[in-house]
Amino acid sequence: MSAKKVKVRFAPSPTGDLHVGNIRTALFDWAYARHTGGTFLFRIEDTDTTRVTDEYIQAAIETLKWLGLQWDEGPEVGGPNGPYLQSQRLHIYAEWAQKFLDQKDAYHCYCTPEELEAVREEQRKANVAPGYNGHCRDLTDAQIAAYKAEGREAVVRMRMPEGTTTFVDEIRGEVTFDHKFVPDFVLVRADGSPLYTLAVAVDDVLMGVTHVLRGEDLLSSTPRQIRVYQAMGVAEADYPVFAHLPFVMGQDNAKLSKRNGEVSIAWYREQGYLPEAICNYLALLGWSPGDDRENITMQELTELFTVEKVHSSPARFDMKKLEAINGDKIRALTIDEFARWTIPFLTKAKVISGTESEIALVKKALPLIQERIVKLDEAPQLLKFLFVTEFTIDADAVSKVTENGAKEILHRAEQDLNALDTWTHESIEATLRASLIEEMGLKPRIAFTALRVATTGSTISPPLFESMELLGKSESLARISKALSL
RNA sequence: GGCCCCGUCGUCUAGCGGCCUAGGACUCUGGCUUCUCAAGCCAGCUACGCGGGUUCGAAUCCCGUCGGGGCUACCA
Repeated sequence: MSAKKVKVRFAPSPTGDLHVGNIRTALFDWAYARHTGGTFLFRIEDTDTTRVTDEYIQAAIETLKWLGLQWDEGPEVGGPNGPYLQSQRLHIYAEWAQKFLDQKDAYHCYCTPEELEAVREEQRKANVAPGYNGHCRDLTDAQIAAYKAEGREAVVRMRMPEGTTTFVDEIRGEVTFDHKFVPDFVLVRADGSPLYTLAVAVDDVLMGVTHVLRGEDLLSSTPRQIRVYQAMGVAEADYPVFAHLPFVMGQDNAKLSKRNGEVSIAWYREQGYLPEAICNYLALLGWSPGDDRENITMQELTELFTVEKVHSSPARFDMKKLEAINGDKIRALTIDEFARWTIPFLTKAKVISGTESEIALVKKALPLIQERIVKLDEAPQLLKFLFVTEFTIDADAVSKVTENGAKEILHRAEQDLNALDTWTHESIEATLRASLIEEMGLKPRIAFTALRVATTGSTISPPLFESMELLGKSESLARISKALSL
């Protein structure tokens, strides 16, 4: 296996928006492929047509792109092993199923869902391992004819021989399953469509996948997958390497779900999380570089990522830490990058319409908020005072410009600022400190709060003097004047 | 119930028999700084699930136990 070029696949079944757990898996798949200089293959497992929709498939593709997890083989980019949508590969699975039937590795099963359910019920009551009881394993021709005459539809079931399956999971070590607990499983539905167990195994072999890194929920399906490899005639040395990733769990209780914590990546995107922050945070869930490093770039991740460093125990998702990392990533952006990320949020919030002059002003203001926001969607609230045409003061802040001597402060500020020739934050600050703090003897906190509210409309704003500079002299004075009239 | 996986601060983790009176990060608390909010800096709180072994010595190895999770579909 060491000689073979690594090929890792991410193969989600888009029955909904990709969630945090899916993405973490995709990230590890991608990182491992990049780390080894191998191929990252993206495949859509849409064999369950009742649950997978085209929209979700499209959304999955978009999400991966947005995160920067570029694939080498898969939808849109193609590749030598396509198509990469299982729904377009149905004939392949049908051929293999037929081959298994011919080889007697598989057989037709005529049991109805009701009959199977009844069997399981019995087994539960009897406290024995539930599973298919092998009823149709060795049907005679006469029995088959009789079932057909009844009009029964058959599924194709794989025969599990007695014995055990042992494989080495790169994360968990050697794992053994006794076939007593791996009953004969269905490969093809009565309507002729393949099941996951058949499709994954066939595709992984045909597509030359060397490493299967996936969620640990699939751990116990591995013996079935291996059984299909055997039926396909694949040599044991050519089985892919398995590594089952631990779960990502929800904030409070167990499983990540819509109920607790938002799981859809689309939601994080709307909130203003950077893809790099999401990837950085997710990389730390179930993996660590081994030292104290926590702020990791995508580049570093590909350099450092190894399966050996992946944990076997599940991790809980912590929004607070994600926010902290997002804040770090925002602060690390250049102003142009920051602007590129932020402008869509400002236009969406209708703070700006996107004109050149607006964007020029945004770029001047961005340094003021870069270290005070954690998510991009906080930007509109902090910057809107620079763009509003009808300026108003927040209702809960009005008292700051009307009470406790605010009038005198504003009056004095208006007077002195009006006399100012050069309008820079340095000159504004010097003037205001001289008059309000030194001469009037006010506490900076008191004096500047009144001005802050008068000019920005809020008790929370970017730094005052810089804000006034960007606002301009006439607008600043107009707002002070307006506040004085309240 | 059965099979399988997992178990270090509240959370993510470092640790792979002595460097551990258990380190880092997030959160939280207090302080410094300060024009608000942040950022930054300093300090503090809190953990090896439990019980047995093995060993001169265990968070690290073994057994048991308890707890959590997954699977047990004509889902993936």
